[in-house]
Amino acid sequence: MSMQNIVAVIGPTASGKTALSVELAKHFSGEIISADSMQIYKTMDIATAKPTEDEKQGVPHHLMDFLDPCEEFSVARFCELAKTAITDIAARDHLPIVTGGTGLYVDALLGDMQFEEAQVDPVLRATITAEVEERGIDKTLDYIRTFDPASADRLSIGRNPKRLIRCIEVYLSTGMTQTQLNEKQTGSGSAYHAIRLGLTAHDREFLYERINRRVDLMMENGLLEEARRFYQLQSGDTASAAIGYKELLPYLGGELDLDICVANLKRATRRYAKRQMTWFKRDESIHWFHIDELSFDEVLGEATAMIKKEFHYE
RNA sequence: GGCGACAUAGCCAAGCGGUAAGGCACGAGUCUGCAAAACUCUGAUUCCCCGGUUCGAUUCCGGGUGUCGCCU
Repeated sequence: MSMQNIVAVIGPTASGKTALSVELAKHFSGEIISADSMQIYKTMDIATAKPTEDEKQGVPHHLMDFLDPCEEFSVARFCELAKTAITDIAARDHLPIVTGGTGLYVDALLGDMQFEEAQVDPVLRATITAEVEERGIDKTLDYIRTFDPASADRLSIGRNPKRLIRCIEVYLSTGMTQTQLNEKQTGSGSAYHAIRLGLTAHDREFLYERINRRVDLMMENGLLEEARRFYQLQSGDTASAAIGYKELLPYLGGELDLDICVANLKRATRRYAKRQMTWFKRDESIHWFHIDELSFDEVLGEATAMIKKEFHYE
């Protein structure tokens, strides 16, 4: 049997992924699967730039707006749910369109990374975290070296505490080293025939201006109220990482002026966009469209033609 | 007009006679179960300009220019 066709629309925040994917969905009777680590959460609407019902234009959206902010989420969970959604969409004879800015999610799904083993155990993770904090990076690296020298070498470059913790966690919970596990998990290539459409701008300032404007718009649309509500609920670690609330918190607490908080929020968003671009840059299979050089209709036209050709649609 | 203070990287800023700390921003990058997260790397042949003292000046002296404050 042939591989499942999939379109992926990726790129930094505020590049217009939502609008493009909705139009493509209308054209190819597609359904959208959001690959966004924050739009999964209910009530986090304005901050995550979640599309409104109007903007969705009746196109089904999956993996969006379904989880309570107090619940944790992860790449593994995403892949599991996304694969199911793809199967369902294909059964309806519709085209799955994966849209989102969370690079790890997109790559894990399309690259078919396997996540069956090495479940996260919160208690174990907490214990290891405490230990790493106490021992410090160097001693932790020495410890890792005793069972997985290859990982110790790899991790000694970035010295990223989270990675060290995960490396120990994998070993303690599975008995396998992360090196062994990664070899095993590296997907068999891919189960999908995917075409990757990327949106970005040649001129970075162009994108940054869009981001600044969008943040202003979010403020006009009630982001402050949403932030206030967010902090009245209890939310999990995953949801708390969202850009949009934590930057406004100092104002809500009376510690900073609002305009300073808004400026910080814009900066945080611009940095996020930059990190996204860094992530996607290394993927040479992405077909890029520059939104500062093409109109929306031109992008849509080219993307449509590309999909027809690639998937041999009439 | 008088008096005083200050002039160091895009911004904040230390040094005050021995060959330019640090922070922020920007930029570059890493990424296999919190990824909108976490983490790594990177900048001054030169300290406002001109002259002087000195083996040696960002540091001391004189002059200029600019900014700020106070006074009239």
